[in-house]
Amino acid sequence: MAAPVSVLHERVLTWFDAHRRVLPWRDGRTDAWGVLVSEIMLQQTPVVRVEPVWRAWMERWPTPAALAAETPGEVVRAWGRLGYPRRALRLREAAVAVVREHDGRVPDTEEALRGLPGVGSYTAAAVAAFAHGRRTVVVDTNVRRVLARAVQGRAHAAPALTAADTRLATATVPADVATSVRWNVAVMELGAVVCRARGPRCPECPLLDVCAWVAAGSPPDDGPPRRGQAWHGTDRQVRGALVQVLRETSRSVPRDDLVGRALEAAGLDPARHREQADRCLAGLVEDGLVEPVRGGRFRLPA
DNA sequence: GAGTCGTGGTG
DNA sequence: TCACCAAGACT
Repeated sequence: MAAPVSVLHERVLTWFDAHRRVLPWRDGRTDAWGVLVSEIMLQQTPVVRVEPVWRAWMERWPTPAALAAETPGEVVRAWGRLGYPRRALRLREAAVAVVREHDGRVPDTEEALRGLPGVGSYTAAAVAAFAHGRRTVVVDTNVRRVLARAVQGRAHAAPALTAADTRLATATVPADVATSVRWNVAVMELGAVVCRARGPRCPECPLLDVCAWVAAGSPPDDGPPRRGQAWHGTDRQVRGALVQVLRETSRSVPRDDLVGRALEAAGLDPARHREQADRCLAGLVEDGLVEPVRGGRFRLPA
């Protein structure tokens, strides 16, 4: 790599001390439960949308035991429009597991954390580091992008996490425990605020003069075209619309009303998408996001 | 490993 | 405008 790792550390850590955002789950008073909740909510969802929901969530369910005692439906409703509502179900299941298997306390090892529903390699490393001060290798999309640019000289990281990404990230984590924790949060922050996917703010970057991508003239992406996520008319749109209808009422809804209102909200032709909507509804029931009740009606699960 | 799973902001 | 993207996990 172009610059010694120690230079990366010094530059990024100094930058972080001066430019870190103030976030409620990082205020030093938030316990491991609050950190876990934030990490689950932040999976594929921007900070600005998570913040208000996290605050309300922590006020309502300040402990794993509190959430574990709640119904799935209420949890999905409180999840609001953060997206991927199965995360809400898994967070509740994780709370149940914490109560039953960990004496109500969020585990402090990556292995135990990984055993919780909805907690993968990233979230386990993040919670172990940020909530428990452990030395872990945190590899999220921000870390991968910063390293791809600064070290590898590429415009973008690979579409998905690769073994090479993990190897590179591992090699850059400081040996000292306390420093490793700061590095992990700092490099993520740099990726989120400065080394952004679109419109990177290179003039503000502490790595500007050591960045391999900048040194190469900031070449555009050389890889295959990045395929966007289709949306209009997809199952995801229909599923989202179905759940949203149920989120807005505390009562059960007849199938025809539910499907009709969802397709209308989605701007989809009822005749053309009826079959798809029925299939999506069955999938939602399968996933535990929707509960059928007598009389061909549906509601969020009690 | 490739697909699937929400939602809304934005360059 | 509209394709792209956001602190991924799971199958």
